[in-house]
Amino acid sequence: MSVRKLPLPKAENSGRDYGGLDQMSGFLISMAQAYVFDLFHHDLARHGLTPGRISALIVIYENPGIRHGELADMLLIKPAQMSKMIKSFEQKGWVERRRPREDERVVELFLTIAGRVYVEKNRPILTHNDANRPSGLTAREHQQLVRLLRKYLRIKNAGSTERKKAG
Amino acid sequence: MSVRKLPLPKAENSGRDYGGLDQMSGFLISMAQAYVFDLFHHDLARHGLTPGRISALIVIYENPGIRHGELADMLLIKPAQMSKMIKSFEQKGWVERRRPREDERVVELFLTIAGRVYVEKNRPILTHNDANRPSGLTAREHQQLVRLLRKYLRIKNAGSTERKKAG
DNA sequence: GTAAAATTCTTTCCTTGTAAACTAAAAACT
DNA sequence: AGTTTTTAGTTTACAAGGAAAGAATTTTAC
Repeated sequence: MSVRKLPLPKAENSGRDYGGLDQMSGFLISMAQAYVFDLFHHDLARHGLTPGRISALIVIYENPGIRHGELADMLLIKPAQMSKMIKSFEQKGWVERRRPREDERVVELFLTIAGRVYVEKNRPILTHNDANRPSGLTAREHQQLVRLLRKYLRIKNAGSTERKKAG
Repeated sequence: MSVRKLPLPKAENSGRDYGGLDQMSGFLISMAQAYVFDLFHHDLARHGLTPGRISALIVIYENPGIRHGELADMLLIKPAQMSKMIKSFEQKGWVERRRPREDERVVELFLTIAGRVYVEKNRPILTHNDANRPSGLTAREHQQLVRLLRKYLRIKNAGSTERKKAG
């Protein structure tokens, strides 16, 4: 039951002037992120779920054995923050670290059974929140936005998996 | 001299799989924000300049007398954070608070001379950073992205000011 | 006119996130 | 081989941001 009392982004407000900020992609991206984050939290904070954490778990789920640094790079999270996050995942019993013998600097990450169960339970919540987030866009424009952001970030079509929504 | 050692977003990395995250607008927006923020900081942190702070100052510049809460709403910043930011602006001597007599709960914000000078000096840096940020998009696609984000956020065309870049 | 409710901003406490220094291991150099 | 350099991750110390409670003022309800 997604209680949703948060208003839509009320950016335009009251005849106030953004003074050109509203033509800068960086500013708009920040605003969009703040909006997405607020809404996610408003709906899902009580699950103890945050976008960053569930995203990291999903990527480990999909890429067992991924290295600490690879994961940080993929999610644009700093190594320091990644360390803390992984530590908390270990304490929750969701993630296991392994130091491969051939290079003991490296940390490889794996989900435990409990971790996989957690992801399978919560991934749909993330998907649902994303798919049902109100915005000023039509479905078609939303698809276009996704395409542009992927290109902006140079995310390749992964060659591999066409993944269906877990709704 | 924009030293720029930060790599482009290296999202695709190494045959790893985002597991569907890379089709979610919320995830992509977060990633884009992290990228923009990193780059801004990499180029401009030494100026003591952050996107949030200069944005707030620009909006006060353009809207003298704007209320504390209005500003927070426009920038999707929480009032608590706004209070702290304004306090630091006051200490820098850039912003003045006024409590109008007709409603003494309200705080109206004005830039001092020093504040206006600071904005005039630094706004071009922000503009330049935004305009020259590398991305995977063509100029045309970039414009399209801006248009979609504005619509996403329901930012109206302000009716009023067509503003030229301060480059 | 007084009490309750709402509004606006601030303060306090806590979580998240960053940078810089640090540890450990592997690679490169001589 | 032994020393330096690089790489990978962690720790620490700090800054940014949010939620919740608090303070001051205005509005609403009786």
